[in-house]
Amino acid sequence: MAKIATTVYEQIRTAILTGELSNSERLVEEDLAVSMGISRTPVREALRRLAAEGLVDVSPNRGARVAEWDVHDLREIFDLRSILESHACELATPRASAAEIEFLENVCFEMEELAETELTSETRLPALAARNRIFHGKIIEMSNSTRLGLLIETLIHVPIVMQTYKVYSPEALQRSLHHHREIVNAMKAGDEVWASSVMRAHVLAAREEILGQPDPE
Amino acid sequence: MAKIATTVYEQIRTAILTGELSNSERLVEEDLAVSMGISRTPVREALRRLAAEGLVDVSPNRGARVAEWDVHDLREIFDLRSILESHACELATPRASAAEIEFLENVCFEMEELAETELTSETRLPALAARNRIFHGKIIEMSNSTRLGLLIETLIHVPIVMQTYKVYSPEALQRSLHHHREIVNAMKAGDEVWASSVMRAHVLAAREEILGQPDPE
DNA sequence: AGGTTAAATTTTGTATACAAATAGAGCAAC
DNA sequence: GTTGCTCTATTTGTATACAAAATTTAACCT
Repeated sequence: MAKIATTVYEQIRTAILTGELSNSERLVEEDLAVSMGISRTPVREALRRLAAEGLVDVSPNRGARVAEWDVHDLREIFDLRSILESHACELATPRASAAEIEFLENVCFEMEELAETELTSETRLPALAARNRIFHGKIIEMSNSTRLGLLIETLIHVPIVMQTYKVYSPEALQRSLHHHREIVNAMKAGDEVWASSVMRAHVLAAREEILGQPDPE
Repeated sequence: MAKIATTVYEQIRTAILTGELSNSERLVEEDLAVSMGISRTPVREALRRLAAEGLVDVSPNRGARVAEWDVHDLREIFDLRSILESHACELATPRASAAEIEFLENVCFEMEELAETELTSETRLPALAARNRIFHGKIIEMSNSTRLGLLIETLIHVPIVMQTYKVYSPEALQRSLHHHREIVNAMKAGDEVWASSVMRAHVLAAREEILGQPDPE
């Protein structure tokens, strides 16, 4: 496979996201530099950028480590996503064009088709996850708020690290797809309260499905 | 005045926030470096960090500029703040201790006292602004969500740049203080829906006061 | 043996040097 | 006058060298 040109930032990032660099592992600039055949300078820059995104923790004069998250962090993140994506629905609904609604309906249809294929398919889960990202990303884009998009983006990384894309139960998958349909229907009807409420419930349902019920502190 | 040790990041940051570096001005690494008597390396690092925070725009191989915002950006930012701070109220209310409520009540009282002092006082406005930051910051802290705090923090910079702390009309100031009281009362009563609703209205009212009504696109 | 101090090593922070890319000036052709 | 080109100057991107800080190791004393 021809080596595609990627930035050092992307390389370290995917190394973290794939778990190649394990949790709270120390990231020594020199080591990373020699392993990638470059100098410390761009490595250092990439680490600081990853720190700004929250994927890496750096302490002055003491270097960088892969950031660490627990279930509590993930609950927090899904909570914020539910708030922000719900708001995206609210903003997107009055702006939605017929073409955009149709696009979302198509994504819904594709996901429903995929859900009906046999469970053993290796490619089914990533295909569903990809459509899911497209669905949510499209609504954020339709909200026409660049900053809202940026905020949500920074929240997305961490769940990916945690291998969140585990198998939904068939019932949960059906429920999730139904939420999608309902969101589109609400937007089509111009009912932003409906759309945003379902989106809120949708993200929180995903949280419960993935993380289970909260511990009573 | 003894020169306090500040990081290069802080120096550039305050230079932007005070308007010393004007809007969309080009930030040449070498120039900044010599003007601060240091080398390009830490300047570069500070610029990238500021870029991650949204105070600076960088394009590859083309350098950095002070970021630029228009009224639309500011509307977006206040909109997101209203959503996130309202959510902070929701989270904070069931967790609020008696001591924390009392602290907020004290801040309210101080602001009310300040509002009654004569209008000509030069120190009144910054004192009010400081108390306001404490009030909002305390509630965010009480929400016990570090990520929520971080998201809000990144949204705060820009309004500061725009010299947002202009004079409120006396009526708007009274209304604002009344909102604060009502938020604390709602939290005291354990009514998170009330508290978060008033917070939402409070931030959006500040937006209208500062930016005026939206242009009909 | 336990704990404290002092070298030695490792690692980060900063400076400088050079390579690559971009922007701009000047000139030529139309 | 305008468009397009080339060459130059400026500026960014990366490598390397050195200084400062932190961590580890070793020695030492009680």
